[in-house]
Amino acid sequence: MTTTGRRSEGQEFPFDVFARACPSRGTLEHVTGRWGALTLGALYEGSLRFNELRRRVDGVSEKMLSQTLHALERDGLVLREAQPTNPPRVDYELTPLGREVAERLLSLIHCVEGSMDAVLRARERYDETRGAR
Amino acid sequence: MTTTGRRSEGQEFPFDVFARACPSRGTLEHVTGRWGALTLGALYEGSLRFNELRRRVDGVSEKMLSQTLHALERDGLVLREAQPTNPPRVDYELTPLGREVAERLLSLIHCVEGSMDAVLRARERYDETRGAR
DNA sequence: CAGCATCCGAGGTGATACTG
DNA sequence: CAGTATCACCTCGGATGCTG
Repeated sequence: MTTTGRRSEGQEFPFDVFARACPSRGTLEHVTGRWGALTLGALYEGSLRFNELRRRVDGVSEKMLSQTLHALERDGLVLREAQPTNPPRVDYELTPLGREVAERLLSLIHCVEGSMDAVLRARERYDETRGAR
Repeated sequence: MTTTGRRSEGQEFPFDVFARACPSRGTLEHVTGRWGALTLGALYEGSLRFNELRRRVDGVSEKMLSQTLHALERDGLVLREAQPTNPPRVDYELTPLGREVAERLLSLIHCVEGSMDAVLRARERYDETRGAR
């Protein structure tokens, strides 16, 4: 009865990220990308200016932050508010949609952070047994 | 009172993904990477063999799937079970830790899939106003 | 079926310099 | 401050061919 057969039960979405051509893949990549995830996570706690964000997301370059913010803004996840003052002041904040996404993202991030002890141990075990090869 | 000041309230982790050198960044990238996310999502519904996985994660190449699985296995998120039959049969399944991560990942994926209508509309608006430039 | 080795091109990424 | 522009690198990732 399911036309796609992608999930065990009910709950069908018109978009399927498992399908190669689905536009949701692109958005998922913006959201989960190296800098996208951290940017959304940082903005969850409140709006930030460009350079504040840059400091918070340790290691990001101007270029990549700019690029990341553009993609997220275009997807409707981040709102850009420029005040025509001098010096210029631009605030970035999450849209309601962005908050929903960021919430789930942070849940994932915290889960990973909280699991790192186990992950590190798993790596040691893995490298021990197979690393010698 | 917070030593790091990274979160508004309580709940401190020894690992901070916002710090450039934190090992959790690497794992987060394995998990959220283009193929990592889809692989974990696919395995959430049950163990799969290599080529089943390959079909499920539409568009992934052998090389990338293999590479992705190795990274996830090393991080202790995926379990690889090879049966010494002929032809060989290898099953991949999530570890308990992998399930926790995948659960959150799927929540995020579903959130994105369910938001795509809004995202697509946001893009149109964005391109309309700024695209002409 | 389940992979690994190799090659090769596109594009992601960072450093630097410059603008309003 | 808040970016854009340019360049050079170098990794990601696909295609191909081969093994057990």
